[in-house]
This record gives sequence, structure tokens and C-alpha cells, in this order.
Amino acid sequence: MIETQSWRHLCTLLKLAEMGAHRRTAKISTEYLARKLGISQQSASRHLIELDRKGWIKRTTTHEGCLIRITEAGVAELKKLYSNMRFLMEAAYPPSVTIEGIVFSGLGEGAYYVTRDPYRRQFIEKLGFDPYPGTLNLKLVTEYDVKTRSELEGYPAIEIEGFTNESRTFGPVKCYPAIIENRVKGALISAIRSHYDASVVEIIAPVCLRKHLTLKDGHKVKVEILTTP
Amino acid sequence: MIETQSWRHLCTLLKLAEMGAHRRTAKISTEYLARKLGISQQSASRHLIELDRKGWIKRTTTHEGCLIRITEAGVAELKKLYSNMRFLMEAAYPPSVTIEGIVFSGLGEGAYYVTRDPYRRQFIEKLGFDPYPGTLNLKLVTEYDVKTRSELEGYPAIEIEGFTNESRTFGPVKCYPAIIENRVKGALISAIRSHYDASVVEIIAPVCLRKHLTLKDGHKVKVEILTTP
DNA sequence: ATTACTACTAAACGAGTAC
DNA sequence: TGTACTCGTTTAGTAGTAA
Repeated sequence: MIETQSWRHLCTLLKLAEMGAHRRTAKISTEYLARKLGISQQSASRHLIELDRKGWIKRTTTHEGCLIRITEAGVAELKKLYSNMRFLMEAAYPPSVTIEGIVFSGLGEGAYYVTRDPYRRQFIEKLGFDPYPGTLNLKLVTEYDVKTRSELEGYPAIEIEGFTNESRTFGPVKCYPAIIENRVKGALISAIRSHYDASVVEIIAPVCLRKHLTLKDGHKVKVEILTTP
Repeated sequence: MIETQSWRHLCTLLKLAEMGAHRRTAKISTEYLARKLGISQQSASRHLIELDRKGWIKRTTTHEGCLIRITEAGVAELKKLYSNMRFLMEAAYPPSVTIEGIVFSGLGEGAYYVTRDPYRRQFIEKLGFDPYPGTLNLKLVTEYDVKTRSELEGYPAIEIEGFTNESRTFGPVKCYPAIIENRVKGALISAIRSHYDASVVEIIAPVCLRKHLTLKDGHKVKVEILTTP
């Protein structure tokens, strides 16, 4: 989110802001800034030169110290970091989690459920794609993946309503938008079939994932689940 | 506020938090972290070791990556930075401003005003000290200092009410708690005497500043004004 | 007083590689 | 795959000092 090279400059900028330079032109000597940063006067001087070159501060050097004002661009950098942190500290759940599982073949009922029209229409409406008729089954093999998947239950999901037709009842389904193998947008769906345990997940996508990603049974697949729908 | 040496670690910690490691144990390979930070895998590895040693993260290395969880101490560091930034970005005025002025002798009326009982009782009650009978006059010589002083008008001040006695009316006074020469707590007072212009300020303190700081006319004095009373 | 240059030192980094 | 060590290189930091 923020380039590493910028960090050192961001620190200095933050300290300048603590001295009020983001609201008003502040008179700050390099020696004073250096003391506040715990570095040498020479380094502080260099930092200021670099920040100026970068356009993050506007500076006038006088024989009594520097008159420093953080520019719009500089303030924008600080705000970026701030809103980033605010999101981080105040969000109740992470923006995304990643799990890995091993491809295996189910009994093929996935296709049956996914293509039931009441489900399908909701997938199109709420997920934004018409799912390929079939699900990709993944077996979660590590304790970490199973735990991560179970934590998903606490996060907000896209709810697909259940329905009843002449012969039987189809339960509600929770969907989590996901990115499969960093490339394909799809969704993790839960509870279509309750007879699989917590160590199994099913993935749908607008395309046939097996073909599209040339997957075979036993392959390991990475799924990044987006928790902010 | 934050030691310079910590900043590099704080960056890495922040990135780990972005991956959710402040809420849950996250599986993060050094190579992945390195890519996100824009550094080498070796450096990321070293950073993790150092964060672990520092007690900011708890780590288990496996052959599939590291299981990383930010500790209480680590989260505390992030929160410290966050609240620091929040204060910075959301406050309407800086926590303190510093001005410098040259000592000069007034006509001695400062003592008269400061010792009027209705004023004096309010100084004791609202500023927490009994002012030395007399004011230190400072002439602001740079444009910067005059401008800074004028900005003070917009900040919240301690209000001393005016009063009327048998002979005349004494106007209200605004006070700003201040630290003089980094050592003595006092206050900048405004509008006791309106015939001085904006380039003059008067300082009161519980002690005689001229004696206490061995000041003479022409000496330069630094006053840090606290804007959060 | 200041700022900031040059020359040098210390620290961080990353390539190669062992495990 | 992974992590993390050594070691040469690069970068950041400091001391001295000119302006």
C-alpha cells in the first residue's frame, strides 16, 4: 500500500505534522527536528531536502531556522496512512483471508444444486455472474486452513435464500466472494450440502475452474476470500 | 513520541496487521511479506526475527510459511501510532506553538493591572498560580512570530472576566498557558492594555521572570504556548 | 545562530546458499 | 517448497566544517 522507500520520509513528515506544519508554516531548526527524531542535525537536514524535492513540504531556509509547511501532497500522504490505519484498527474482521485446499472429485451433485433456477438467479443477481454448472471441491488439509475457514462464519456473507419446490426444500446458502489462484473471480459457497465436514469447501465461478486453471485432483489451490462484499 | 529505531519495525508490523495478524494467527511466508514490503525475502526474514525478539509478534515457523500473530505489545504499538495520528488529523489546532520575542521595559502598569483583586483571584483560580506583580513585555520582531501570535486568537483560551469598580471599567482578558524558556510555567495574557500593537505580548508567571531567568532588555526569550488548556 | 557540503563509518540490504 | 545463515554491496547516518 505504501512503498517502503517512502517510510523514512513518512516518519519525518509525521514528526513535522506533530509540530503543526500540516496546518501552518512552522519554524523548525534542523537541530530541533533532529533531536525530536533522535538523529543527527545533518540527517535531519538531508531529510528535509529530500522531502522538499519530493514535493511533500515547502521550505524556506533562513539564518534562524527553516520555515516549513507540509504541502497538499504531503498531507495527502499522511491522510492515506491514517485512513489505512483507521480501517485496520476499527474493522471487526480482516479485509481478506486466504486458504489453500487440495482439489478432489465430489459426486457431481454440485452441478445439480448450482443450476436450480431460484439459486442460479440469486447468484447472478447477488454475485454478478452466472456460475458454471459445477463446483470445485477443495479439501483443507492443514489445521490452519480449517480454522481460518471456520472463522469465516463470523464474517458478513452474501446470503442466498432457500426455497421449496414441489418435491423438496433447498436451504439457504452463504457466499463469500473470492479470487481463485490470484486470477479468477468466483465465490466460496457454504452449506449447499451439509454432509461434507468443515474441512471441505466448494468454489463456484463463471468458468470451469478445472479447465481454466488446468487443475487435476490432488493439485493445491489458493483461494483469497474477500470479507467486505 | 516514537523512537526512530522502531519505525522500520513498525512498518513491518503495520503490513502484518494489514494481513490480519493483529486479530488472528496468519500464515505468511517471508517471501510473500517481502513482496508486499518491496524488500528481499532475506530482509523480511530478518525483520520477523527482530519483531519476535522485540516481543511484538509471536511466531511459529513451519515448512509452509510462518504462523504469525501480533502480540498485545505489538497491537499496543499500532494503537499508539493510530491515536497519535488521529489526534493530529482531527484536531482543529496544534497542541502547542512557540514564539520568540525580545525583552523590553514597559511603563510598569502591568503590575497595577495584574494585582487588581478581581483579576488576581481569577488568575489563581483559572491558571493555578498567583502571578508575580508585573508582566514581562516581549516585542515580536519577525513576521513569523507576529503571524503565529495572531493565529492564537482562533484557539481556545482561558477567559478572565472583566469588571467595573467605583472609578472605571476593566476589560476581559484572554490567557494562554505557556512555558517560558522551556523551564517556567506561566501564561501569555492578551488585551490588558489595548495600546500595544499585535507585535507585543505580555507574560505573567508565579515568579519574577526577569530575576528567575536573569533576563535583561534586548534578550531573546522563547515562549511555548499550550493550546489545549 | 543557522544550513548543508564532503568524507567517512555504521547499518541495512540482498545474492548465494545450507538446511 | 520453506527459513535463515554468511558475506560482499548499497544505503543511511554522523563528524567536521564552510558559508
